[in-house]
Amino acid sequence: MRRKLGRSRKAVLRGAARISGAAASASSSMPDRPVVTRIAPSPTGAMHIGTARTALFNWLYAKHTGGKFLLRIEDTDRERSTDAAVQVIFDGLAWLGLTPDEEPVFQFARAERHVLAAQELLAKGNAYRCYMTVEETTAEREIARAEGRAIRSPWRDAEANFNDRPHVIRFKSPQEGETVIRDKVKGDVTFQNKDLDDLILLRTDGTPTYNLAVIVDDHEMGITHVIRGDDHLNNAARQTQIYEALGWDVPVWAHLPMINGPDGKKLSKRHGAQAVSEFDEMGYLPEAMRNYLARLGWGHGNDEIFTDEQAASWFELEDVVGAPARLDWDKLNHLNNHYIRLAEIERLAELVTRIHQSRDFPRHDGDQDILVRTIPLVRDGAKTLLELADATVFALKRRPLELPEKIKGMLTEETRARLGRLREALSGEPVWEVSELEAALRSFAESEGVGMGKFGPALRGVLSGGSPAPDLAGALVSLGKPESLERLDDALSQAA
RNA sequence: GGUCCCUUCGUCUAUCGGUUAGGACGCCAGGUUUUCAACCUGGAGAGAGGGGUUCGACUCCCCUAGGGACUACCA
Repeated sequence: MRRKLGRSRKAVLRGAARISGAAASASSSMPDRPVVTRIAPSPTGAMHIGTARTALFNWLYAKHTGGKFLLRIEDTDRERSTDAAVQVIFDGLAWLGLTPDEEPVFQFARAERHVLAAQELLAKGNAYRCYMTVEETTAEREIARAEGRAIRSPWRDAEANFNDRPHVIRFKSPQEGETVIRDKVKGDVTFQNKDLDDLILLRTDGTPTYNLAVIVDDHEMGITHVIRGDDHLNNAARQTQIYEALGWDVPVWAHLPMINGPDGKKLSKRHGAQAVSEFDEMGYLPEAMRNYLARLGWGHGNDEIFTDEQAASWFELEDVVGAPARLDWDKLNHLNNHYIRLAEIERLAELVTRIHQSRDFPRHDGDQDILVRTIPLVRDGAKTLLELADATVFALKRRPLELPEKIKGMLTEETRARLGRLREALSGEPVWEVSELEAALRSFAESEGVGMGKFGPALRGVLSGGSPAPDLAGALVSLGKPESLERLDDALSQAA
């Protein structure tokens, strides 16, 4: 049955939380105990940005409630799981600053536990051996689809046990009635039990499937709140039935909508980035990512920029938006620029140095000092660390600079003479700081009886060699007095 | 096909039945200016459509349309 949840959903959900009276707003069969959340990625490649946001929300909620945030690696797919991909997950979380509160759990290592649970279900009559071959299953699936119903196994009520014949173990799901999942984001979602098929718990080779493994692991890890992508919303119903068959408490559900590309389509490579490592490479700061991702699908009134502490103190699952969101590069850039302005200069200098190194930009002694002097003067315009790095290139260059034709063209006789007089004026400048130099440049222009436009562009070109540079006084400060005067001398001594 | 989810400015969102429907990013105009940004001021810009319920609906209910997920011996 289709049900539309308007924005009053929040009111409804909050009301429920109030009634239950639990501080952590638990309102399910979970007994009151400290909140434990988790992120459970499968190590099969890059770490998707959607996974990062799911991790963020889990982390925020754990912080909000004073609970724990755990990590479980879902590596039961032996074909696709790799150690490298596990490392990618560790690195991604570390970069984002979302540190799990305990050592990671590896799902594959727990296969025995999963099998035990399946056997328990079998013993209780809540599961059965199904001897359908893959071909038979495929055929049944086609028929079921054509008839618009869930697939059924003829072995469901056969109670057969031919131990020597290959078979899977399927869950014997209830056929009557309905299963409702009380979701913190989506509201109550009702499924008719007849629409739910008997999912496979143990494969023919005896290994557990995902749907069994998550339940057992979440239960044994003490997970109280399952906060994950809404691509699992349908699974939640069948998982709920298994929890109940096992006699375990059903966790609080919160199914998060997806993050799409700017065009509303599934995020893919052509949108610019998918993996968290790519955002790192493109020069985004982790704190900017956290703020941006938090704001994507969650809101707290009109607050746009906030600290992790604020986000954690405000974060309620009820405030998560139910609709999918689109990635907006402009807004991300804006936030990144904001956090670049807030960052420690030394940290930015290090990050910029790393970028220069990765681009094989020649390195020299004293670069660190130059960066520390330059970054404060150019950071305001930088949307990414890559742009910040670009903005420091002019200061890091070594003399004599090679001047582009365009700049050489500016050096007319008149301008050269004027720059010569400027050089003398500057050399007598006792205080080499922005405000003093601005005043000096202004009074020089006045003494020349011209506007800054008459020599500003040429001066900039001579100082920067054609690379982007900050305002003139800033450029002079970045370079320092000796270097500034020498670059001027270089240019003026070149043949006209 | 079946089940389920989603739908407020271009985008992210606020609005717990009564608001001139608010903010942010972006956009446009103006200002500042030695470049590019940044910055300042102002502006345009939204309840998918149709029915109900109600004194009153963006908000509750139903239908339609359009997006999406799931429908694996993947996770």
